[in-house]
Amino acid sequence: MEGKEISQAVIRRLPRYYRYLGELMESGVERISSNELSERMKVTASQIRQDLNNFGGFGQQGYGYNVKYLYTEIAKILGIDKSHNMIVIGAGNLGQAIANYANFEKRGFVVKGLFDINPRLQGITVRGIEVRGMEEMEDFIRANDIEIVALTIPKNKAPEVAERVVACGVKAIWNFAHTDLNVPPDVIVENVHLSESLMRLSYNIVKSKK
Amino acid sequence: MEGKEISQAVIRRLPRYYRYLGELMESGVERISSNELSERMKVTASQIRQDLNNFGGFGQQGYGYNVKYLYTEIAKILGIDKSHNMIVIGAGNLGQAIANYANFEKRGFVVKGLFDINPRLQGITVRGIEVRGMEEMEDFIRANDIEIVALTIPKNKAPEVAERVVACGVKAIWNFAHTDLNVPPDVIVENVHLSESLMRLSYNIVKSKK
DNA sequence: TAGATTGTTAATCGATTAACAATC
DNA sequence: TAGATTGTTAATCGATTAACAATC
Repeated sequence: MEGKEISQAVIRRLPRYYRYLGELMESGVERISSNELSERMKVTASQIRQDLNNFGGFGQQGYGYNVKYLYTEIAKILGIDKSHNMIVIGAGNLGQAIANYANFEKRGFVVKGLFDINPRLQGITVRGIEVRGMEEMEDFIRANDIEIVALTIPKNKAPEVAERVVACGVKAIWNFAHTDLNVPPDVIVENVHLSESLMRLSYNIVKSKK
Repeated sequence: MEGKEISQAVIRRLPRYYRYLGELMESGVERISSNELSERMKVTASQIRQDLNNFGGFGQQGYGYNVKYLYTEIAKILGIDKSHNMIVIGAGNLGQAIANYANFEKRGFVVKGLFDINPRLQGITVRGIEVRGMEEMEDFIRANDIEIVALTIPKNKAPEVAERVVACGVKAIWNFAHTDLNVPPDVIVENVHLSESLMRLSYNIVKSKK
């Protein structure tokens, strides 16, 4: 099933390394030391080296890391060297925003379909993707090799829809509903709870005033 | 300035406690033990008690916690017992989605204004909020006692706009741009990096296939 | 070769869990 | 009072940082 377990703390940092390396590439930097990267990213050089060495030795003593090589390797680790088919359920503003992110497609996330229960939204087109009714969902998932389902629907509908997509064999849910989903252990849920994020911000505001 | 420092790990969990307590209240539960809550939330009872005791003793031996009381107290800790004025910069789908969340207003986050550089969006109305041009931003922030600025704009514009709002005295930024913002130490930035979230999902998909 | 910087082991720090005395 | 469950201290676990030998 897997090798040695990598902590989620490390995983959480990987996309950020990836982003910085991408920016370095764009500005034409060819190599970088853990020390210089640590200054830019405001983390310790030790942490960078430890994190990367979870996946293998990407650097070279006396030289540092080759930016382009490391960028490519992290992409592989993150699985973004391959494309992932996705649908978005809930075609409200948030659903449309996600379907819209050209960015995602650049990184290999391809939004194949958009679904909504609201008949008034059905038929409209977002980035060339037609909004479909919920009754078409199961067939569409099977026919289009859908790997990821983004849920941008109200929390009360989310558990039921999650169950439906899981029953269809989907193993990854990107959950924007303000609720936790109960799924079998082999199904991955990545939560984006915007209201929780805002509350953390609020906490830090109040704290700073004290 | 502040009392003993509370770790961000604890802060990250507080909104989730709050959500569960809200649901318990809705289903008419009056009291709950750390043990029962731990089963529902799938965390240890020890962690719940430790977390809460960072802020004071909210429970009672032999009884547990009063749901409504604890809910209210956590609201106070999170600073959501008071209202916070907010503007959203970037009136694209994501910006509109955030302005739309009736939810936020219920929790005391009041979207007072919506701004965009695109003249075609200026004048349209989202939830009764007119989209304004960027040149009006500074005056609006000062006139409306704005505490939080949500940035739903492309990453290349974000640093410049962040600087402008900070220069206006704003101390809290809810950043959706795919970049880190450099702000003075007294300014709080809460990042929502959707693409990073999606990459973590992708990593976990790839890992589970191994 | 000498200098630089990694990969990796060891030390430290912090967070989580366990245990239990206090007490409602 | 007896039972339940907290608040809190102590033990464990894991993550971060420091140090340095290996090596390019």
